Amino acid sequence: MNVDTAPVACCAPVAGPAIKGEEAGALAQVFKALADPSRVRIVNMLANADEPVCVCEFTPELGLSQPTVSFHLKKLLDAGMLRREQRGTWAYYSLDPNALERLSIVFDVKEAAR
Amino acid sequence: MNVDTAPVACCAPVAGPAIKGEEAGALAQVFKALADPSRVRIVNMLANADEPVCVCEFTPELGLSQPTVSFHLKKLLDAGMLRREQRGTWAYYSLDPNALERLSIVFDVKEAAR
DNA sequence: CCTGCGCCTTGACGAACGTCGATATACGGG
DNA sequence: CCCGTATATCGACGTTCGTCAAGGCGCAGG
Repeated sequence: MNVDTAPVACCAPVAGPAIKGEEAGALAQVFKALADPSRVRIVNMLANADEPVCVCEFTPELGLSQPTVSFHLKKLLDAGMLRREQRGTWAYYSLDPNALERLSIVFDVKEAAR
Repeated sequence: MNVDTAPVACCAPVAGPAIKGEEAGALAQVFKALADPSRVRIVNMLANADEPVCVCEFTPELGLSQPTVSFHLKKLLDAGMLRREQRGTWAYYSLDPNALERLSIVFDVKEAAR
């Protein structure tokens, strides 16, 4: 665990202050919501649709059981990527328009722009 | 498993052709590479640095053992997010500039632009 | 040539994930 | 009021992931 052994020149400090302390965990959870083929397909289906999509549409398309689809939708909903809308008996899901913008802060240096 | 029971009006077919058959798996693997706080911090450190960073810089910053850091770097490297450069004894990593662009195709309707 | 250091790989273990079947809750129709 | 349907939740199983300790390869210095 003693890793600070750098007697010779190796690398200069990049930026230093390590601004992403605990924010990395919250951001990783958003990426974790997309780390599944079924959930990627859900997000892509919603990106191509200009109207909210109900659950009964995902089930045959993904080839999964209904509880599993609900599980994936909840994962994406808790991550803040989806919006849920109840129309009578059916539940309609749509994509959050700010989802992509929230993820791109990892690649750019805009962590102060939050 | 008989899920095609939709006698009443529920939802119209969204787009239909389901263009994301197996591409969703490859794309999910890229997101899976980012689904970890340590790897998010690695990518963010590389995004803020304008020069490649060597492994000995990540180890004290992340507070992880050196094998674990190598494990995370390999994950990001296999996903195509990082570039590796060997300078003598030390290994330097840098961020692939096309990484973000590759991920945004999920949210937009540009799957035909591949 | 031998020694020391940096990095990668392997093996192993606990934790979390994805999937399904069964069950619970809420809504609409007869 | 009762029943069928649509969705969400719970319990359980097998698989994958993150982490470290131990070992292997390659490069620089004496």
